[in-house]
Amino acid sequence: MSNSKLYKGSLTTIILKLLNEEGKMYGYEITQKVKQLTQGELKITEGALYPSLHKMEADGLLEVEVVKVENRLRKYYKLTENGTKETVNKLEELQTYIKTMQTLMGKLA
Amino acid sequence: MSNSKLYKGSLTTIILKLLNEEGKMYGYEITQKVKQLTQGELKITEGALYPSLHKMEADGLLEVEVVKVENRLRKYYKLTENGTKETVNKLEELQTYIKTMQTLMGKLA
DNA sequence: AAATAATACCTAAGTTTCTTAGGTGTTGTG
DNA sequence: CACAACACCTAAGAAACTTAGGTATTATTT
Repeated sequence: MSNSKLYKGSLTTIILKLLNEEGKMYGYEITQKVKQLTQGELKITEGALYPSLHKMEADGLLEVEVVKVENRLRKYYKLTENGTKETVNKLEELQTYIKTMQTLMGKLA
Repeated sequence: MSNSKLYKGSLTTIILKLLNEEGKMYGYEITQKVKQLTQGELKITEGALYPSLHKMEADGLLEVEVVKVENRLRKYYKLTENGTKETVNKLEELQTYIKTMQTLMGKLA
């Protein structure tokens, strides 16, 4: 228990932002990177991650390159052109949401 | 369209915070208050609100008082003791979430 | 040497929490 | 008199998670 729940809707934003910065990443790497960056505060479960990646690929936001490293498969994802555009949108959306919530919480403080 | 989507999970927090500040409110009043406080940025739909209120009541966070005003029903909700405790938890959870997301977004800026 | 953890992928069932799209009835406004 | 505003409601569907598995390889621990 205890790992603070993902606010539904934010996983896509996290993936987009990470790929935007890192260029390309594979699934497992994303889970580790998020854990590391947030000091364990946020844990992306694989059950959430993989279906998300597949959907984002189907939506044309990501493209895949399969690579074999030490007899292990890795599916590297990177942003498509549309994916890059969507990254901007999602980041704006998140900032707006945070500002709105802080307004709501603050105005009543 | 256009009203920025509620990040799933935050409606309960909003309701708790409002009731914590205002003492008691009825459903319709909550939708109007949120619209006003956020300058129309956030619109709580009744389809989301009423089921939430009912669930929170069933969970023992809220209690109801039905009042007839000008031949119209109003169901005033207020926090129970557990509701007040849960308000603290939810607010902390939100602050943590915001901080975590800003860390994630910022560290990669 | 065997068991376990870590790496790396995956899916299916269930839950929660919204959105969408209605419905009822009263009161105020153009 | 129609329509908006007030005030409540529900049901069906979608979205996005959690939980709980599964496969297979490699590294570590006992």
